[in-house]
Amino acid sequence: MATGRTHRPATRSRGIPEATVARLPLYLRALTALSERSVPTVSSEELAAAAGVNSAKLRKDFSYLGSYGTRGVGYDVEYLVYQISRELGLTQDWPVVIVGIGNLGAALAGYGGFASRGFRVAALIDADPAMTGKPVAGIPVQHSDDLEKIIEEDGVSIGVIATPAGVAQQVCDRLVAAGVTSILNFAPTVLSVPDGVDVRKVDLSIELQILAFHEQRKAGEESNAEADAAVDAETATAVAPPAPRGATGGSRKGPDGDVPAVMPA
Amino acid sequence: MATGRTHRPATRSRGIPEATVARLPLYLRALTALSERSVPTVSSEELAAAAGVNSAKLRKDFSYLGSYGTRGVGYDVEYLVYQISRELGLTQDWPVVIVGIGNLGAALAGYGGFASRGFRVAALIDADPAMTGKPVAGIPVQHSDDLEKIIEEDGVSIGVIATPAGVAQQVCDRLVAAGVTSILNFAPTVLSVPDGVDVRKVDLSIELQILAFHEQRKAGEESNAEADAAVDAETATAVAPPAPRGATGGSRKGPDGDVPAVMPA
DNA sequence: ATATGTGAAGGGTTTCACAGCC
DNA sequence: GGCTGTGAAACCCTTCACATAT
Repeated sequence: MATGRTHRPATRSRGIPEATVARLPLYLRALTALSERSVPTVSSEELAAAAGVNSAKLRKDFSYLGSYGTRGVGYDVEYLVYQISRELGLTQDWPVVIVGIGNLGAALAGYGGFASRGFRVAALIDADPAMTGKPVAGIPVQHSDDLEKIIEEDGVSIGVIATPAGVAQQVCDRLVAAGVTSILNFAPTVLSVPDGVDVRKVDLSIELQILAFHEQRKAGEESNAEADAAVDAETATAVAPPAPRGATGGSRKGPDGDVPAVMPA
Repeated sequence: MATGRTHRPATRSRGIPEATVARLPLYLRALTALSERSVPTVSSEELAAAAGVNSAKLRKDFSYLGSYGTRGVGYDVEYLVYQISRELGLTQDWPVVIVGIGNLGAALAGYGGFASRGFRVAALIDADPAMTGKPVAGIPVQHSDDLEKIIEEDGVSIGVIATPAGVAQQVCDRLVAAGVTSILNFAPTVLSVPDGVDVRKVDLSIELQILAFHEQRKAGEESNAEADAAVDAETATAVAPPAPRGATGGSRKGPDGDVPAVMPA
């Protein structure tokens, strides 16, 4: 609710489908593991198993990058590692700033996966003056007053927001104004950014809620096949079902079963 | 690499498309904010803007749940909050265990979004005896020896893995054996689980790599339209391009441009 | 003999555009 | 007049199955 405009223009970049891009890091990780074990070549079948996808999908994914395999043999591990790294832009290393050094920010700062593959934590930034100068994961925290200066001096184009939701948008605005064009957002807010800025969102509670949805379905099916509102009749805590505005009574409400019997005042 | 079998059977549950399920939490969050501001009704247009999606998509999503809107008026906020909560299974509250109480685990334990909406942190579990008994976010850490007991006693069906990658699979196996059927995995590993167990994965470095991909494309386009390998010619650090196995020379390698000039020994 | 690379088929998701209802 | 609910079109992604190359 600040800069306006929408987010994530579904870039489609050059030819490579977004779904494929999202899997390249998976392949890269599996390949790196093979590389460390000095495995020279790998088939689509083996690599797919290691990455947790099916082999046809993997081959199609690789076909967007070019013909990097050898028929009858498979893929050369080192060569593929290099090609995928290059495609993902990991042959250069990206300076990243992390804003908001609470537990989550500290976890991110210390996360090995950052430093190891193409990313370098250029700065940790926090608004709390008590944090300033304190080293976290070996890097001294800087005060958010200096945010713009840090970003410009280090040429940072990727920012990670790990602040409370309340300040995420304004942090985002400052990052963008200072030149950041990619943002990884851990705050549970929808960020609005200008066109040309990418936002990816990691939301812990959303993931859990999706799990809860499936979990509920499992629970419903194992006892009796159709028992939708049964669960909240049993544990009659939490949310009470409010009536719809003009509840005139006639219209279909809900796919099966109507509004539960318990009603608010 | 323990239990075998694949993961995530793409459940499709009952009628509601997976893509819709994944957005319900977004809508719920936006609706909750409106509810707190005592906004009585909202149009698909407004709500879509708040959730960061387009309005046609939102209406189609809601149509899978039933006809909960009023034509010419919009949606009743309270009523929708209830319906979506129920659909997601958040009218009951789910006990969750978090395994691995490092910085990330601690961040998760203290994350407000857990407690507030349908989830309750039933236990924090860590393998380090030095952690046992220490309160994190007000909850005493328990030792992983008691993992099975904790899960069975509290009837926990959702587990969060925030351990190092090396032990994630064995933690997963123990969780599943003890009765957990949904897992949120923060460790950078592909978990294998039996059918019927859902795994969702949150991977920080993957998200960053996807951003890097798009970032690289932006950088390439702003100066000259076609300059793919230009970036790593400039910063000639990191990965050197290995030659493909049987480099016989004739075949097409890569969509445009060939292997960069710099070669290893 | 074996495993890649890819048209074609199939399924899912998004968007359009408008009928239907308030 | 305004906004929802939804068939139909368009698009994207996955899977199949086999021609193709080593």
